[in-house]
Amino acid sequence: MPTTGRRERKKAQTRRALSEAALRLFSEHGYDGVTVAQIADEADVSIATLFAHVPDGKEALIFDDGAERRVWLVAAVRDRPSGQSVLEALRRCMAARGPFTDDLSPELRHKRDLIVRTPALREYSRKLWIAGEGALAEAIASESGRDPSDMTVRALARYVLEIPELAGAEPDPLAALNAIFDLLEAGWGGG
Amino acid sequence: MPTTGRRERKKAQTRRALSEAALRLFSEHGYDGVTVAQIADEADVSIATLFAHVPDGKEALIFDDGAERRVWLVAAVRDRPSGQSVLEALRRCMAARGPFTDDLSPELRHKRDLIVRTPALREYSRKLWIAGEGALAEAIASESGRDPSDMTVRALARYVLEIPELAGAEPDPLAALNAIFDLLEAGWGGG
DNA sequence: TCCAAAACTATAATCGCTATGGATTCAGAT
DNA sequence: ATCTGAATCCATAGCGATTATAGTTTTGGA
Repeated sequence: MPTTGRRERKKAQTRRALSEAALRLFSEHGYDGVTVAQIADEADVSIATLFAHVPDGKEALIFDDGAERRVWLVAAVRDRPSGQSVLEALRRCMAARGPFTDDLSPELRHKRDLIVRTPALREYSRKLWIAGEGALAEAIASESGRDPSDMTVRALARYVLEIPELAGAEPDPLAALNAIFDLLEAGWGGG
Repeated sequence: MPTTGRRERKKAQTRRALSEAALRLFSEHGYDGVTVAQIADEADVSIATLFAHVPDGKEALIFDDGAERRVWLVAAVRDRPSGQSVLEALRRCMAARGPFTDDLSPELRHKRDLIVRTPALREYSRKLWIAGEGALAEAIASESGRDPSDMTVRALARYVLEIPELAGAEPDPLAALNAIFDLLEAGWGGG
């Protein structure tokens, strides 16, 4: 039974305290206006403990490990309705999640804005998405009868995973997302 | 007369001494095995001077400011032979330069390998490419009668500029580059 | 020749992050 | 209930990149 010890509960609790302290302080003073020492203080742990919980460093404090995103994407591709194209499945999946839907709690909206307007956080968010490139490429390859090392497949996966960073800062992110998927589907053309 | 003082000559000389010292030491001990203090010593300047010459930090030491790249790309798009498509012009431009051509001096080849195998340097190289996104988007928009803020144009510019990082590490970079340009031109399709 | 800008310097400080070594707490076996 | 090993936590010290400060030297031009 993996998830039922007091130990794991406390661990998750500390991790959440760190996340919340970081988000609160970042929102109040800006990302660069907060030191990891302040965050550790606010969460009432030592700096060493902070880094034990968040080995990827300061930027990772307000993110999870990105495993969920990877699972969604691969599942969206593999379990899509029959007859639906891979790109269509990915388009719907991304449109529903991430920075593209508008029915978010005010806190999440606020967090998204913080990420979009803070370069270090934007870059780390991109890194998390791109960490799923291999998995997504495998899923796409498997569904389209190509080799996962096929550069076309890898490039498509990469380009899809870059969409959040590319479209996230637009005035109408959803319209931007659709424009980019249209481009990936039909290409730029010979003009 | 912009470029003819002893001052500017000495400045360029110091900058090159830093570049060469950094490249030599990185090659010998690896990027993480070298401190900026060692590089400053090797170039016989103080640490403060090093950062005065290279405000972007350690990774920027072995790169120029990327202005050249931007000029090539924009020129390639704007001055292309009549009848040639924008993407074809970009394909040829990138294939001829950067990590894609094979007639390089051994030093440049060695430098390229160092960059490809060092994450921090790879990321900074990408950053330099992407810094040209705005300029490239404007050129593409101008040549295709679209608006420079059109998301399709911006996405295309971004995707083209990501090709070096995406294809640079492949066994056959040139083939990879062509595969990606084919994808951008024709799209993935509805399959 | 003289002056202001530019380049350089040493020094000290900040900040993110890691290493060490020891104390505490927990899970599971006896 | 107790023992034991692992996990967690902590204080401390330290490293490396980067910035700030303040003073010195060099250079270009009036």
